Amino acid sequence: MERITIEDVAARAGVSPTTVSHVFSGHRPVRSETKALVERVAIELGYRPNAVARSLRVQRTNTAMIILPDITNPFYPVFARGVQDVLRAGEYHTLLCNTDSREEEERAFLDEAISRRLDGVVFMGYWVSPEELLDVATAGVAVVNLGEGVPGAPIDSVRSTDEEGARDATAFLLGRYGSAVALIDGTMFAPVARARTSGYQRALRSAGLVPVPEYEVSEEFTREGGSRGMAALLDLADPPRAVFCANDQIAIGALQEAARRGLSVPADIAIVGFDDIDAATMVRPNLTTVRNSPDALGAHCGELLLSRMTGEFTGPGRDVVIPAELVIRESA
Amino acid sequence: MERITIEDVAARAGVSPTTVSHVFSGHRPVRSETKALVERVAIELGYRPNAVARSLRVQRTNTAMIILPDITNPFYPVFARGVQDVLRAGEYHTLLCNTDSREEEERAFLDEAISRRLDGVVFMGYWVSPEELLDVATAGVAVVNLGEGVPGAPIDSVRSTDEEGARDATAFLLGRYGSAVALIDGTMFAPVARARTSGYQRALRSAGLVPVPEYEVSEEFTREGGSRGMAALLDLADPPRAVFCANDQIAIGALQEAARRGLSVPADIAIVGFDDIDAATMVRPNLTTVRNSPDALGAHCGELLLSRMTGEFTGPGRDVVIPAELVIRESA
DNA sequence: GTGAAAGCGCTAACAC
DNA sequence: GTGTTAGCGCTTTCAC
Repeated sequence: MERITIEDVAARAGVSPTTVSHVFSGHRPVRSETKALVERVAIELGYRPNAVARSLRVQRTNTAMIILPDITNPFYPVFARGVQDVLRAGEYHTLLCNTDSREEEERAFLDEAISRRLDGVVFMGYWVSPEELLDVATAGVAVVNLGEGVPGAPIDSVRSTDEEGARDATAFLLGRYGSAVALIDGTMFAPVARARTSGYQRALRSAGLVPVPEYEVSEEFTREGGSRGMAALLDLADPPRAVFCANDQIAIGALQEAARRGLSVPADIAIVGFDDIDAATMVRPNLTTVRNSPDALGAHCGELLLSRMTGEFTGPGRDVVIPAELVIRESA
Repeated sequence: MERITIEDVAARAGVSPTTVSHVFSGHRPVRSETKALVERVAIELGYRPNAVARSLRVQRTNTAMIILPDITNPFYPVFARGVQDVLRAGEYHTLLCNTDSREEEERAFLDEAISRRLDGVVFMGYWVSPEELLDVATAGVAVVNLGEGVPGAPIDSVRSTDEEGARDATAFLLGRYGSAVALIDGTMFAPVARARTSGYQRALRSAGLVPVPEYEVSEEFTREGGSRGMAALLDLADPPRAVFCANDQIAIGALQEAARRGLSVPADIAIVGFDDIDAATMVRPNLTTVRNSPDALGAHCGELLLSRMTGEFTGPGRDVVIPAELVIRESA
């Protein structure tokens, strides 16, 4: 594994390193014969430009990082592809990082983004505070947060109408199945979980009801979390007639737990999810859920990030909100 | 956005850059008061080590790349997490890259890995030839291929018993539903598709049958591909009694197409998938499929890559094969 | 149209 | 236990 540098190519082609550099960058005209010669020599020698050296020199990496809580939740891969598509069009490379919802990992990746001098990061996390994100931005990394805005910081945000979506779903359940509507939420460390809880409670209050603690269980945003949550609810002396789940993974787990107990959905217990992942239409009964658009969210994150990374935009944080709407299917 | 370097810290702490460097790396002892002072100053100044400069100097990036065909196929995120887990334990960072099964993207990412001087890459592709992978290895990037081995190259490989799994699934279908067993495969550019086709044909031949072209359709490895494939098969003058699908996404699409036509599975048409993704037990009927272990495959890829990146192993390619076995559920 | 030379921020001989 | 110094491979100003 020889290491061929621009100097080797220059020497062999009988030109200066400067010229070789310009042949590759196109930053200034080079006589066409010289250019052809350099290109031939480069191939002959197996020259591969060193992006590390280049990044050090130009102080840019042309790379962005996407930090996500759970790559195995089908919502996120679609989201990631959305941002990746727009970033690629802007000649940026994208690194996808998975925190598994762990606090240390969230910090580690953010740190990584800073020390690698990445140009930007799209972040979704449960633990890191807005101030910490501000540190990242201050270090010169463009940042867009998938979630709440960061007041007073040059950080863009993109989110769905989580609270409203949760409220609508709950109101729908209340209207159709009466007042015994419970909630299975994800970890309450997640801002998105708090938003959905708040929407749920708001719907209850609007209907003149008082949220009862036993009807609000908090689990992981996974199928297993959903099963556990449903089990807890069903074991109550007075189990609910319907349950709103903070995401589809949870809802599917809940569905399975109901089936395991021989309960029919929605006849015995109604279930609504959130996200509308592919699997929502694969399970039986099909999931009534709140449509969240991972691709649209991703595309917006990409646009906002791109405009900051290129320097085209340098103002205060912009906030994009995408409507999430109830999709009624079979499970409620 | 000031740019604080190791020199700034050194100057302010009244020591040499060398000492600052060693405070952070621990590569040589530093008097404890000096150390404390340097650390304090670093924080005061907001110093962030520049990993780009470091990488250029030490000729290592401590980073590996995973290149995958379709991040929205649930099989791959699980696989990726498997490799990531072992790499993280080895202090390596992992970039996840999605080619969307596109030829240019496969090449672009591989190229990227070389020019960024990444330490290693775990690759799964449809288009890139073994020789091209060899180029990557020659450029000094450790590589492990998720799929076939690369004869004579210092490239490790990890794969499932795709051919045997396909053969077993087909044989099972043949035994239970008679000779009219069809195949819906993914793009034939994918080596894995060819292996599964060959297993399917081998089972047919073992049963004294001759594969008929009309019963072999090739689509994408997606739900849509599965629906289209199933539609084509069902539109045949003489439709099959059972179909083996090259992955679960295809099988689920096929299942849905059958449902759309009012056909009952497996009573009217039996379906078997491959992979055993989560969704296999979410659909109705539950999918009979061939279990492929994304986490085990991932872990092995991680181990092999790690041993090469650290230099602990430098021999010829090692090939790991993981058994894939039939799981009988309801769809066949 | 082309080249010389400085320097991006860091590490690691080598010296003391 | 600490410092001097020479690069890692590239881009870009300045000069011709």
